[in-house]
Amino acid sequence: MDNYKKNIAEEIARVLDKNKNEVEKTIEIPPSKDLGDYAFPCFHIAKELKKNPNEIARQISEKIKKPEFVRDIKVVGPYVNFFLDESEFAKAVIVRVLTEGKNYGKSKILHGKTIMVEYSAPNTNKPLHVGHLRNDSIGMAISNILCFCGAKVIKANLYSDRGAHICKSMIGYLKYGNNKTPEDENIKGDHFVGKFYVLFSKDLEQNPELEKEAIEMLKKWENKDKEVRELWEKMNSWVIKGFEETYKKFGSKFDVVFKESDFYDKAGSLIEEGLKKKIFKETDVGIVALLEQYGLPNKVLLRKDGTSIYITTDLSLTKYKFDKYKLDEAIWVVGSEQKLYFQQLFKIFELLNYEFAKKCKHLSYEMIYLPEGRLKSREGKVVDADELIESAEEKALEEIKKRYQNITKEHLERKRAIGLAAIKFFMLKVDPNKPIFFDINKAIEFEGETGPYVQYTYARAKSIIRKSGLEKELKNIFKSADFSSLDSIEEKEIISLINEFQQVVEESAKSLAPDKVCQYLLKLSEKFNKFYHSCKIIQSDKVDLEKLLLVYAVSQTIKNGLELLNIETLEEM
RNA sequence: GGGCCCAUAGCGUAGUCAGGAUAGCGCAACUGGCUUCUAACCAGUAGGUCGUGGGUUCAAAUCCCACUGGGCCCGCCA
Repeated sequence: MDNYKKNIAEEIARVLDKNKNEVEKTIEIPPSKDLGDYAFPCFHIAKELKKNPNEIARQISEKIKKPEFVRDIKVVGPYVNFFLDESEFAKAVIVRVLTEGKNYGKSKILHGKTIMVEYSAPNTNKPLHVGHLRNDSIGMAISNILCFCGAKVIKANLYSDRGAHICKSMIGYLKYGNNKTPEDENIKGDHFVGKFYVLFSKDLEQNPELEKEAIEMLKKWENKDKEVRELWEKMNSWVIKGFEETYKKFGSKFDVVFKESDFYDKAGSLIEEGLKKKIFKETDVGIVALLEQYGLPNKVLLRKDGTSIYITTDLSLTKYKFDKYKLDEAIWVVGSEQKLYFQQLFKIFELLNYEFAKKCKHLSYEMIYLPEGRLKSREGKVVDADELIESAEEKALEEIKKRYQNITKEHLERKRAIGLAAIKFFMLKVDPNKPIFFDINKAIEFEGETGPYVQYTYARAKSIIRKSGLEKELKNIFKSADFSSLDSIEEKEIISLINEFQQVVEESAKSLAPDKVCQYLLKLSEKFNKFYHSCKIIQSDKVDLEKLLLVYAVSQTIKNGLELLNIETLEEM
């Protein structure tokens, strides 16, 4: 897209008799628009020629032939700054948004690739908590972003629905449940089951022997004991129903849902293969992958008694994923505390000589901490997902009530969209490598660098377009527009930013970093709001058509960006 | 003992991979702006040894080394 830069580089390269690609790499975008649209720093050349960089900049500016689209070239100290012909540039950018609409910003860098993104991955013994919301926000956003870049994305979930932890909630239920159902107590199934997990854990503190009881039950489960299986089916279905409700509310979507119970016992051939190749070894603790010579700790794959652990499932499931879906890449969105685990998993596949080992990626993100420390489901020390969503919506409703007297059905729909936007944007705007110290007031803030702020910016833009009465005629207006009137610094900056959108999306896809899209949207919103205040688009009954087109381009870009983050836009707020 | 991640104003955060022009921004504080296209906004004031110490460079928040502080992980939890 950025042909301007290329052409400028070519011209500089000609003057200096240099390689144009090298020149292109050194061209920068100045910190401020009034310095120009592109800048060529002369430090490198100065060093080579052992001359003063300011002098070189001056010489370049004298010798250079001004490309057609460049309005002006100015020397500022050691920089040669280029000013684009803004009217041509504005026209090119706006026409692109106008014709591409909801596809504006789409890229083809991942065209033809099939990528699976596994995220959320809850345990079916307790409700979802705030950590899952960070996970889901990242998982959904990165899926959308990869898809926008041309990939075929398969969103996958994995229910960890068997194992010692599941048995613990079952034992808790047997002891304290009195055969009741979630309906009896009128609470969501996941919350209902979670209570028994906490009760069991409390008992466990008093009596560590209970750990063995859980393993005993796990053995029965693996031996398909009828009673244990029936209870398990029943409790799992309660929990999963609860999950599905929360996912629906939050907007987490999955194309395929895997269950650990379908895969835990299917790693047999892989394990035999490893034993044969002497990569695995039977020891007194179970079957162990020997990884020490590769700088990783050894990893137990199967307990001595033959029962499975978490990695047993991932061994068979990963192979299954690549076989069945012919993936070009598999991404796991999982907390950073499991980094080593994934290194081990991927290493095992590499040692087993599976070509797909190279195509596995762990998208790691840091944890969410409470002021008093880590989230601990066992102790009930969590921020519950449903409760957080509820609080966010409540706060949104309060804000709406401040602005409207009569609350309509539409307002109730709006509070949902605003509340969710706050949570999702909060989860996505920071670098995934940074831990979040949870403070509910920060998580559901609507002012400043927040989701609702971006939504509000969009609503403002749409309001102008609505009131102009020209929404349907934008494409005709365009033909007679004179873009040289968009000549303020604010306007030029906005146009530049809109032009950068696709590049931001691509970078975000390449580095699996949705926070880049958030930062971009904040910047665009900030510039737009400044512009909004500094000038009027509709004055009495006269509409500034060029500005209106710019407003449209902003609104469409924000909409496309928010959609990537799985955040709804509102026409009115 | 080993490995990974983080450190930027009272708090939070961008910029670090690809070193350059006054280190952007938000919250909180203070001042000002709604009979106007929506004030969930905007303008302004104040607040910074970019964890510490070295090194590389014409130039370091950014690259390299050492250290300090915090978090996470290190064979039968997930």
